Amino acid sequence: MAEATIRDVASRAQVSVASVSRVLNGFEKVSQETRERVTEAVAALGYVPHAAARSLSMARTHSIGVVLPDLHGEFFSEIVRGMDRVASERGYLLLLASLHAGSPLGTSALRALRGRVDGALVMAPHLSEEELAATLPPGVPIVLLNTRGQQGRHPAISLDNAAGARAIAEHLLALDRKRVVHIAGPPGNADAQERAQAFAARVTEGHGVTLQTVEGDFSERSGEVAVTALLTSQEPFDAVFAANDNMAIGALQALRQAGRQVPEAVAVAGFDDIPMARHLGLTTVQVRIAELGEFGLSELLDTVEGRGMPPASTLHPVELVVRATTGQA
Amino acid sequence: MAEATIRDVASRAQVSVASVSRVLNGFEKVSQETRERVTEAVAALGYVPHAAARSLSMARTHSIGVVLPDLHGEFFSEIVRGMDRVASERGYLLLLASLHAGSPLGTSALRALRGRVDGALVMAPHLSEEELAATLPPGVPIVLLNTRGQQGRHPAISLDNAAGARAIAEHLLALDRKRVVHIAGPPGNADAQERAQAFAARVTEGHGVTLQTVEGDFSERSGEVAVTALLTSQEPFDAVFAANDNMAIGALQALRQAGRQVPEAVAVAGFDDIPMARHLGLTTVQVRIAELGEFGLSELLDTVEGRGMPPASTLHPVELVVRATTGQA
DNA sequence: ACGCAGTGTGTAACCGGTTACATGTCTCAA
DNA sequence: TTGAGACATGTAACCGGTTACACACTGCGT
Repeated sequence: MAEATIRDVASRAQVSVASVSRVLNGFEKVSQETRERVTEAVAALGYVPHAAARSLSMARTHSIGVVLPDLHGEFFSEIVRGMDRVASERGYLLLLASLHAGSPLGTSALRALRGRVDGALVMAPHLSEEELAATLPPGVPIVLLNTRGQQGRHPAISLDNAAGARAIAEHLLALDRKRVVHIAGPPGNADAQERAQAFAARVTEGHGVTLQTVEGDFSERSGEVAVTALLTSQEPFDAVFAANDNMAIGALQALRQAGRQVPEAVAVAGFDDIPMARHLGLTTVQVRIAELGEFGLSELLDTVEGRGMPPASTLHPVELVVRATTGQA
Repeated sequence: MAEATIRDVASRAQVSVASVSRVLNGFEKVSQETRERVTEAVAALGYVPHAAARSLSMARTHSIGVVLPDLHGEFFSEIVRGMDRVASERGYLLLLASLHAGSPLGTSALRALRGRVDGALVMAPHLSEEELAATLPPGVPIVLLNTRGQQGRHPAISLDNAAGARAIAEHLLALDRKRVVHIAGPPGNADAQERAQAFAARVTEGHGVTLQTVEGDFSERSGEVAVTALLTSQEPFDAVFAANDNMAIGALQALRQAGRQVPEAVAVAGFDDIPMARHLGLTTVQVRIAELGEFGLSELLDTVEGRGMPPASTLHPVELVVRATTGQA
């Protein structure tokens, strides 16, 4: 037996489909009698409305597309948790569309969002503006998260990477560190670029301070490798700022293995404040990731529901958190 | 200007909608000329097929519902990562439906999956069989993950909790621990129950071994609280097995604060092998969570695509990982 | 000449809802 | 008695695709 449709319900309740629809959607003008008959039939048949059909005729899906790069770990789960909170509060479901690096399939998958979602939250810090424009489905409201904006084509919400990196720079300068190393993130990544640039700008304002920047890829392993290379190069340094916590943790391991004291010989700082940072006493920049997700989705839903356009661009604040790896042991 | 429809494309290309549809779906019997005209029109209009309309007429959505409890952290991101891998490989999108504890909305949200997904992966270790039956949408293929099965109504894939707990028990017995504590998970949770039960069964086979079980809720905090209470109660113990790593980490903190040596005075073990466990040297049971997600989704897609029913029930293997908190310091 | 098979295309029904509009009934005032 | 107005209900068009079926055209064998 196939699934019951609204017409099955109508014929069992001896009313028209219009009446069934009205009862189901809580429309006022329905007699008590009709309401009861319909309710009974719905229960008896175990009827559940068909979402695709409803979407088609109402042009609303009550789903929001979430487009994310190949994320792992805390960052992913936190941002989704924030979005999920808002989504379930406001009656939406989240449709996940991961953007696997270099997958041509990913692009077409995105366009397939048309007719499936009422809007999309897009986080793609590794895409250029042109790639982005070519990838996004047309006619779907978009909010960009942490992604290069398209000069006002879509509202964008970004982390205040510059402020965070500057705060770390100032902190290290205040500690009187002179030979500073920055382990940067992948070159194509917008967050990584902003952090590196702001950090360099501020740190080189210090008197007699040298800065050396090496490249990583945001993985713990790459942080470890980078520091090991520096150690063997004999190049002296007394502070390391990694573009994210993962790499900072890798750096800590390399230093520990080499017997360098942290923070006495080398101060270490990261970015993100993942839970592990707290356990390891890592100085870092706290990013309220879940809040970023919440805020992004709220803004998007506001525009989807027509409650006015959000401002073109917002910076999400971050906060310096000083812990043992730069403070007292 | 509204979005282009297939009829707009048809009229611009001077062909019928049927031909457009055939071209778009790579149907063979189309003349070269028609194909070109349609391709041109599609490009010119920026046409993208409307997913809801397609779903409705084809009765396929190419989406899979993922129903998860209020998860945070690694467990969530890992399981989703595994599913996502399979999903994008096989051309599906994931629709996330979190089951917030005690939210009546959650239930109705689940039924709303009808017409939106081709099947659902359901993980709800806190629901009873009856609750589950009342919550699931009818007529949608389901695979249960780590959830009390409904005696064969749906295929189920579960962690081999019993094997993991037994392995920990044997390990502790081999270390000659005599006064063992188990910090259990929430009482309504199926995983927690299985772990507690199997652990108790095996550990009490040891000669002259006592077991004390206290209750936690899977949070780090609750592990800390439990151990602190035990310490102040003066009750002696030389081993702690927490039902998950989070609680084990809390336990470690409480022990460290009290100055108890780990593993000399008290051996500590957890369950899950979250990344932090490796960093802290926590002995635990490794669960390949991403694999669980991959496997679950593969099985589900097989049944959705009619490649035969998976076995009614599968146990996902786990593995003991011995580290510093029970081994040599 | 005819029938027949094969090929490409178009027409229209259908998927399962929503909803504008028409219809029917009832009440009450003129 | 009649007509207006309020109200509940039903009919059918519509959302945007897919596809069964009908049709027209071609080239072939007899």
